[in-house]
Amino acid sequence: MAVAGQEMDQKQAVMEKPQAAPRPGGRAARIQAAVFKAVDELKQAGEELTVPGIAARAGVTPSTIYRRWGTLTDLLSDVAVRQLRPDGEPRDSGDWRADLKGWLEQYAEEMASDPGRAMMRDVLSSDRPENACTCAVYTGRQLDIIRERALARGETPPDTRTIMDRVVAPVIYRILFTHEGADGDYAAGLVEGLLGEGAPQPPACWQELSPHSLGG
Amino acid sequence: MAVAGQEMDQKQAVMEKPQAAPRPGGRAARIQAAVFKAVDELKQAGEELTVPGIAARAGVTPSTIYRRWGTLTDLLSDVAVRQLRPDGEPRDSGDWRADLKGWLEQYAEEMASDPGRAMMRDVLSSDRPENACTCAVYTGRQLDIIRERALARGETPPDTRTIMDRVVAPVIYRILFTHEGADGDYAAGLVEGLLGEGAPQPPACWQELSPHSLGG
DNA sequence: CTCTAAAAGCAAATATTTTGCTTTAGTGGG
DNA sequence: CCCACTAAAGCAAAATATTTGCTTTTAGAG
Repeated sequence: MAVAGQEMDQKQAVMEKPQAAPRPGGRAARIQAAVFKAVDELKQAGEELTVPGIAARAGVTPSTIYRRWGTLTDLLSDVAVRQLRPDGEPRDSGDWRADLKGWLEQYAEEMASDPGRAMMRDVLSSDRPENACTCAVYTGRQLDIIRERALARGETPPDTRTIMDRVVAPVIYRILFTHEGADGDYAAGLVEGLLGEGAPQPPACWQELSPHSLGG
Repeated sequence: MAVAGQEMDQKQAVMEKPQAAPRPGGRAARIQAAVFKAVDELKQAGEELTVPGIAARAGVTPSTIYRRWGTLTDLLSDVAVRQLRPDGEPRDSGDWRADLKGWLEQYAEEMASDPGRAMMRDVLSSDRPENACTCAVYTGRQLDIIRERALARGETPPDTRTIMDRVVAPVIYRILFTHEGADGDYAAGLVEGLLGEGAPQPPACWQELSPHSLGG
C-alpha cells in the first residue's frame, strides 16, 4: 500500500486539476457534452433545470453531475460562459468608431435580453471567478480586433482598457443594476463620449426606492 | 360562501403585495427581523446558510421562510441589499473631486472585499431586479450629495449619470468580472479622467483563458 | 493484454423543499 | 371590550434533491 510514495508526489505536483476537462476526447468529454446539451435543451423547452432533470435528459446519473460540478449553480455557470463565447468577429466598416458602435449595439442588445441577463446572472452567481473573467476576456478580444484593424489603418483608437471602462462597463452596469435596456442611442452616446466630454440619456430606475425589505 | 363578492374585489384591487413587509410593526416584522438577524449571525460565524439552519437559529419553522421568501437566494438577496445601505454621508472636504475620490476609494474597497463581493453576488443572483436597482439608487444618492454640495459652492461637477458611467461602473465591472481589486490609484485615475482624457492602470486577468469547460 | 486510476453507476442515507391542514395574531366592526 | 375575519405561522407528511460508500466501467500506460 505504501509502495510508490515518491512517484505519487511527483504526479500530484504536476497535475493541476482543470475543473471539468480531464481526459479530452474520452468518456469524460462525451458526458460533459451530453450534460451541456441537456441543459441547453431544457432551457429551450422552458423546463425547470434541476440536477435530476438534467441528469435524466443527459442519460446520466445525478451523482455524476454532483461530483463533477458540485452544484447546479456551477454547472449553469459553465454552460453560460460557453454560450457567451462570441461567434464571429466584429464587422469591419473601415472606421473604428463605426465598428465599435455597431459591435456595442449588438452586444448591449444581447446582454440586455432575457437570455443574456440570465447568462450573466449564471456566470456571476457561481463561485467561479474564472468564468466571469472569461467573459471579460472574450469582450476584450473583440475590442482588440477592432482596435488592431484601426491601428493597421493608421487610426488612433483608445486602448482596450479605456474602451472597457468607458463603454462596456457602463452598459453592463446599467443592465445589471438598473434593469433598463441599453439601447442604440445610449450605446452610441458612450462611444461618442469616449474621447472627452459626453453625457447622453438620463437614467430612469432610480426615482423611487422599493419599500420592499428595507424597513428596519 | 358567496356573500361579499364585490367587497372582496375592491380590496384586491387596492392591495399591491409589497413582497416582504406586510403589516408593519406586527408579527410579520418581528419574524423578518429575527430571520435577518439569524442570517447575519450565521454569516458571521461562517456557517453554511441553509434555510433549515436559518430557521432554527431564528426560532421559526422552515416553511415560514419558504413561504415568505421563496428561496434561499431571494432571502440572501434581501439581506444583502440591507447591508449595502450606506451608513453615512460622504465626507465633505470642500472640493468635489476630493470628495468623490475619497468616497470612491472607500466604496471600491468595500465592494472588492470578500464580504462586498458576496453581497453583490447575492443581490445579482436573485430574480429580484428591485434589489439590484436599490443598490444603484443608494450609490446615486451618495453621489447626489457630493454633487449638491459642489453646486452649492458654485463648482460645476458632472451630473450623476456621468459619474455613474465613468467612475462607478468601471469599478464594479472590474470587481465583478476581472476579479481584481480596484485600488486607490485606479479609482483616483477614473476620477481624474472624468472630464476629458484619462487612461490609468493596465488590466491583468485577461492574459490567459482558463481552458476550463471551453472545450467544445 | 493486463493493470491502474479516474470517473461513472447504483442505491441507501441525509437533507431540503413543498404542501395540506391547523393554529395564532393582528385588524376592523360592533 | 369582544367578535369575526384574514394573513401569516406552525406542524407534519410527502416529495425532491443532495450526499455518500461501494461497485463497475473505461481510457490510458506499461
